[in-house]
Amino acid sequence: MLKLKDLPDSKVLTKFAERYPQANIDGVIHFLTLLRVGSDLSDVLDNFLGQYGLLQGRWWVLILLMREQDLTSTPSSLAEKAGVSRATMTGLIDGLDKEGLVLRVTDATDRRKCHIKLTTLGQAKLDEVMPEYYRRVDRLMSILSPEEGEALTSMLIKLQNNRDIFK
Amino acid sequence: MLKLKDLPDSKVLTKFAERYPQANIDGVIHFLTLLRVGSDLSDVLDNFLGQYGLLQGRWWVLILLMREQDLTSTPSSLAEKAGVSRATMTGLIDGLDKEGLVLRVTDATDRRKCHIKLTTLGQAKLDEVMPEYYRRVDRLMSILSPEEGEALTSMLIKLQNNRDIFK
DNA sequence: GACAAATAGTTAGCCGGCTAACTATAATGT
DNA sequence: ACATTATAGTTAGCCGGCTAACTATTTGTC
Repeated sequence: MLKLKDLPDSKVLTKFAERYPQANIDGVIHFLTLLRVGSDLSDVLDNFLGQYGLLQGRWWVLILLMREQDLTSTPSSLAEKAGVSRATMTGLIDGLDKEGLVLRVTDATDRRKCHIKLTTLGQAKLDEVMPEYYRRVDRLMSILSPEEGEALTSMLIKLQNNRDIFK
Repeated sequence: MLKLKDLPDSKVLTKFAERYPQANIDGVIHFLTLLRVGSDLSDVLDNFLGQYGLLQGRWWVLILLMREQDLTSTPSSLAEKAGVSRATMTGLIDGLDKEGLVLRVTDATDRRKCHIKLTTLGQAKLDEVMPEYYRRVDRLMSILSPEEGEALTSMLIKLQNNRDIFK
């Protein structure tokens, strides 16, 4: 992905504007900035999680399991909620299972299914990561006022809901 | 990455808030929304570029080359500007070279270096993609007023500049 | 002027996504 | 009740990032 500092300057923009006069320069800058910042923050998060032997995918599975009443879910439900393919989820669960953070139990009545359960070790891992995660997110986001934060999310949701227009 | 609709609801938040009382819930929601929307829009862009046989990496190289006065740059400069490793840039250039969209020329005076030049075919590819790209970005971003767009980018830049705090 | 250090690019191999194809099991419809 | 279809999970193999190690060349220093 592009780097922020390499967003087009005015000289370059003029060149592009001559060749592609239809361009809405401001829109492009806002768009690219969003992609860039999102990608960079995602990297920062991965970097943080990496210190605990996790990456976003695995970490998210643990969180989704902790959200469940009985700390249990199924691979396909987890995949759907985490926004990854079922194949990817198989791999994530494999890794978590091997490290003892989750447990695989085959369903008694429907032998196609299995249940994934957060182990005490998995819960302990979350307890290790989450407080520091919340602390850092708080530090990061505190650069914005509460009103700004609300406005940011509201605009992002608008774009999210509008993204089919791009297709 | 998580799906927007699976951002924690209030019941889940309460559970997490009890276990991790230090959490700033609003900040977390704004943070996760940003990651989610950025990732989704990036997917949408890749999908669009894919229709032209490009992906973000390759497409960005072509644009960076077009920005240059003589349509020429070096792999390491391109890597730096595109925000990928030099190794990755080698692969991107390989692909573009094979398709005739760029040209590799070794430097006459410093035989370590080489120069990458946008070919007329490469320029033609950009001419094919860019107008439609601009049109779609315009459609997407027009959901925000100009003032909102400015505000969005300004907040994103704040976060970007503040991200070291996460480390 | 020779050797150490720096620089440019590439190669090799890892990793986490993906799709498509496969196995096993359950549900459905005639 | 049996064939078809649907569902759950896994496997195989691709792809584009990455880091680390390597080659070749140039620069700098004693």
